[in-house]
Amino acid sequence: MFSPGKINHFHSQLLNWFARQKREMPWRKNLDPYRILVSEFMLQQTQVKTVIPYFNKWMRSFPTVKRLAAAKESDVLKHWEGLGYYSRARNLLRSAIQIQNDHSGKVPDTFQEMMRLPGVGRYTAGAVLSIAFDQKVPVLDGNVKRVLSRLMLLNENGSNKKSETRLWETMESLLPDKSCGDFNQAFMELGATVCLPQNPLCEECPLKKLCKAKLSGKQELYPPKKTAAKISKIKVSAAVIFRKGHVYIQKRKGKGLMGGLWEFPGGKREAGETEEECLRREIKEELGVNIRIGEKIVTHRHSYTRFRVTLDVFQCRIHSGKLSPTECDEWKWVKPEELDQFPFPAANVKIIKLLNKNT
DNA sequence: AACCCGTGGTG
DNA sequence: TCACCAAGGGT
Repeated sequence: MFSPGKINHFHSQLLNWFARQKREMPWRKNLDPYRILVSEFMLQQTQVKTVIPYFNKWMRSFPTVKRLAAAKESDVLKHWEGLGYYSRARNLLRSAIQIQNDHSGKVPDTFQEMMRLPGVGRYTAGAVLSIAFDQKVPVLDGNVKRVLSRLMLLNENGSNKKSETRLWETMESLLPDKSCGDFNQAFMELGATVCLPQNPLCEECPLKKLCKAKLSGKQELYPPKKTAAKISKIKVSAAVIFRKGHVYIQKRKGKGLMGGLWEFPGGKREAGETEEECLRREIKEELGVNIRIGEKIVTHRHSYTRFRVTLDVFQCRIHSGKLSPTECDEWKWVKPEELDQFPFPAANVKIIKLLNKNT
C-alpha cells in the first residue's frame, strides 16, 4: 500500500482533482438519502449519461419514499422502461415499502439495515452510507476495480473471490477519515472519465506519479480481461394481432427476463421453420388460436446481455379458435394509441413507435 | 461459483 | 459486424 506520507498525498491529489473536475449530476444537488438511493439503483451497471433523464422523471413522479411506496408496480416499471435490468425497479419499489413500514420512511443509516433492503448489496450500501451519511465505508464497482488494479498492480488472476476480497480490503484501507463520500465518488469518477478501459488518459491523471501501472507502462494490461461469454444469436417472430381497432398485448410473469413488462406475443424460430410457420406455431401454443398473417411490419435487431435477436414483426388477425393465453400473467386488447401507457421492453417500444407513426 | 438479468455507446 | 463494458445484485 502507501506509506503514511504517501497516503496523505494520495488523498489530497484525488480529492482536489474531484473538487475541480466533478461532473454535474442531478443527484448531486443535495444529499437527500432517498435521492442517493434511487440514483445508486439506477446506476447499477448503467452509465451516468443514460441515467440522468430517468432520474429526473422519477423524482418528479416519486419525490419521496412515501410516494414511491404507494405507487403501482406498473407505474414504476413504466418509469424504468428502456433502462434495463428491470428487477432493479421491482426491488427499489419493495425497498421503499420496507423503508416506509420498518423505518418510518427514513432510509436506514446502518450497514446491516441497508443490506436487508432488496436490491441493495455491498456496493450500494457503501455508496449510500458514505455519500448520504458521510460514513467511512468503502465501495467497489467496475471503475474502482480498474483504477485500483492499475494503481497497485492488483487482481492479476482475474476476478475470483480471493482477489475480490483483496480489492474490498484495499479500498477500506485507503479511506480517508473525512469526506469518504467524495473520496468514493472521486475514485469512480476517475475511472469513468480518465482511467478508461481502453486508451486511459494517464497524462491527465492526478495519480500518475503514484500509479504502478503507469510507472511500469502496463496500464493496458490491467485489469486482466475475463474470457468473454459466448453470445448466441436467435431469430424471433412476433405478432401484432388486430381486432376491431384494438391490438393484443400480454404481461410477462413477475420474475425472470423482463418480468412484469408487457409484450407482443411470439417466440423463437426453430431450425427449418419460416418466419410465418414459427409465428403460427407460437401463437397456437401461447394463445390457443390460429392466425391469419398479413404483411410484415418491420424487422428489428436487438441485443441482450447473452444473445442477439433478429425480430420479425407481422400484422395478424385471429382466424379460428378460442383465445386462451397460458404463458402470461394478464392480457388485454388495447387501442394502438393507448400502448404507451404500458411498460414494454425496448425491442417492443420500437414496434409501438412505428405503429403509432403509421396510424 | 457460475449464471442470469437490458441497453446503448464505443472503437 | 463485433467485442467490450458500464456507480451490481440475486440465486
